[in-house]
Amino acid sequence: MSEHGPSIPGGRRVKAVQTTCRILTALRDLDGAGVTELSDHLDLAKATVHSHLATLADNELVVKHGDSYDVSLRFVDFGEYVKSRVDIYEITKAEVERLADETEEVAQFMVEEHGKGVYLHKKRGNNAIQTASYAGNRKSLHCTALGKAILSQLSRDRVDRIVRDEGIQKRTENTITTREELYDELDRIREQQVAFDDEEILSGLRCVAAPVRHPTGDIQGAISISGPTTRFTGERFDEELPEIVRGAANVIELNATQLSERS
Amino acid sequence: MSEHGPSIPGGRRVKAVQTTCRILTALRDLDGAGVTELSDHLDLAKATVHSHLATLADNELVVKHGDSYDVSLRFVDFGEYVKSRVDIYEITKAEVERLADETEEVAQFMVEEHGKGVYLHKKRGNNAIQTASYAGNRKSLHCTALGKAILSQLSRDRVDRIVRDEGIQKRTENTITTREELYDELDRIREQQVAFDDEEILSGLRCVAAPVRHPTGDIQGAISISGPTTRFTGERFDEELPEIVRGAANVIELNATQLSERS
DNA sequence: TTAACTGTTTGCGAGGGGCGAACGCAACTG
DNA sequence: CAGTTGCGTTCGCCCCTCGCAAACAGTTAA
Repeated sequence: MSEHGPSIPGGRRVKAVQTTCRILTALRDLDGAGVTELSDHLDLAKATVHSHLATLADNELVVKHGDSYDVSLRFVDFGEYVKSRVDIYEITKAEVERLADETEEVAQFMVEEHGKGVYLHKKRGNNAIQTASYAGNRKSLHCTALGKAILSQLSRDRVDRIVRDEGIQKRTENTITTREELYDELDRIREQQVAFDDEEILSGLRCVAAPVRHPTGDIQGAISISGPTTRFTGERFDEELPEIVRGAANVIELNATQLSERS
Repeated sequence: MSEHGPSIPGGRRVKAVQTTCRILTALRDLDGAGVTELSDHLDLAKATVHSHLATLADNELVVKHGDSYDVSLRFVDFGEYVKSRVDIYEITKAEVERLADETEEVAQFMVEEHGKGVYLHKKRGNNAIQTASYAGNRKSLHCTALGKAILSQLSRDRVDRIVRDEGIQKRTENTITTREELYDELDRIREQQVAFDDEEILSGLRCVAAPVRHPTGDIQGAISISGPTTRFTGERFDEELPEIVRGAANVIELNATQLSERS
């Protein structure tokens, strides 16, 4: 688990829980590990690691295969629950799939959490390229079209805090790396309701995204289409695709309005 | 090698971790909750709950929305990782999708963990019924075709321990509820390499499953097709579908063999 | 205003978390 | 085949810290 600024300002923490979280991430990083390996890796006593693993195994968050411990499939269970808790989950899923089928490119939906962008859906169309992203994957907000679309709908204070906590790391030659550039870009996105990613996270990859707002005006997430620079050019890149993602965003917003009126 | 016990017999546990796990499950059961609500629900001091939540939020396993706390999308991230760690993940996914498309019914793939069956894939064909299961969902092994297919490939000791730990709960009129019945059924499955579920978990639902073994002989999981009793009758239920699932299981086993030879 | 809710912070005592060391067991190894 | 080395697991113990109760700080309701 990352060690950025605390989401809850002051207060007390539970050290043992912190330790358990470290063990879980290590277990993931090492792709499964034994007690000694973990104890070395995390600089903890073997006995400590062992008692934590035993507790986690009791709670079925960890599985023991012989002498090796692994993160368990219970996380899949929790993951599916968390996804389903997002009220616009089904609608966004349907729209992402529709977009992928229609454009034959990669369509995705992202939400914000803890100052990062989290992919919720991904669907590859028939002609789509391979990308590394997957559901649950986290990316900095400043270097993707989806992330910038989300940032464009947040308050200036909120954006400032995120930039301060997460930084603006350079990914390619085109990545936005200064606050001024970012703020200008966000202003433009807010006006046009479309964000672009012109090889800002990966060379050869372009992307078009539109913010999805809640009936209240709050940002819900963003929907996008990604593809190779070779196919994302001219009028298609400047007008067609923006129109398509804006349309999809609109569909989701309308459905969300109906959802909130029903309750 | 694949001799994993549900829990580690003796040893020490970390109470604070136990508490955190209780909080996480409560957060899920309550679909998000505040400090006081959790403290009442779990019979813990408010301060205790608060410090745990703060720690979990630092580690991004929990999100704070106003005064309410929720399980975070980080679980999706972990869930996807865990799924991808299953080496036959892609092959089984492809086969499940193929089966669903071909039969137009519900196709699923299940693995065993902690003495329970865990769904890994689910695909609904064009004509498929709605079922409550989802990826990560856990079910008792004795009352599903998938579960029985898996049990049929485990040692008698292992089955005994699972039955002892998990019980044989009655779900419908047809559920197997005695050890003798279960053992006889498992013998039959082992011989025919096909398991049936004739309304044993849900009235009106039938299911056909085949075990998927590892090159070494160990059980990897099971693949199935489910549908309504109305469509699962006669020769289709007795011969066609068994042939289809056995074929799919075979495809996976062959691919797994190639995988293990490559490394 | 008061009251009744929240979530958050604090003081403090008892209990347990974490360390080091020992133990039991396999797998090598000379 | 004793000896070594690695592993996971257990044990004893001291000090830390978890968790409780109570006070505190806002917010909403009456």
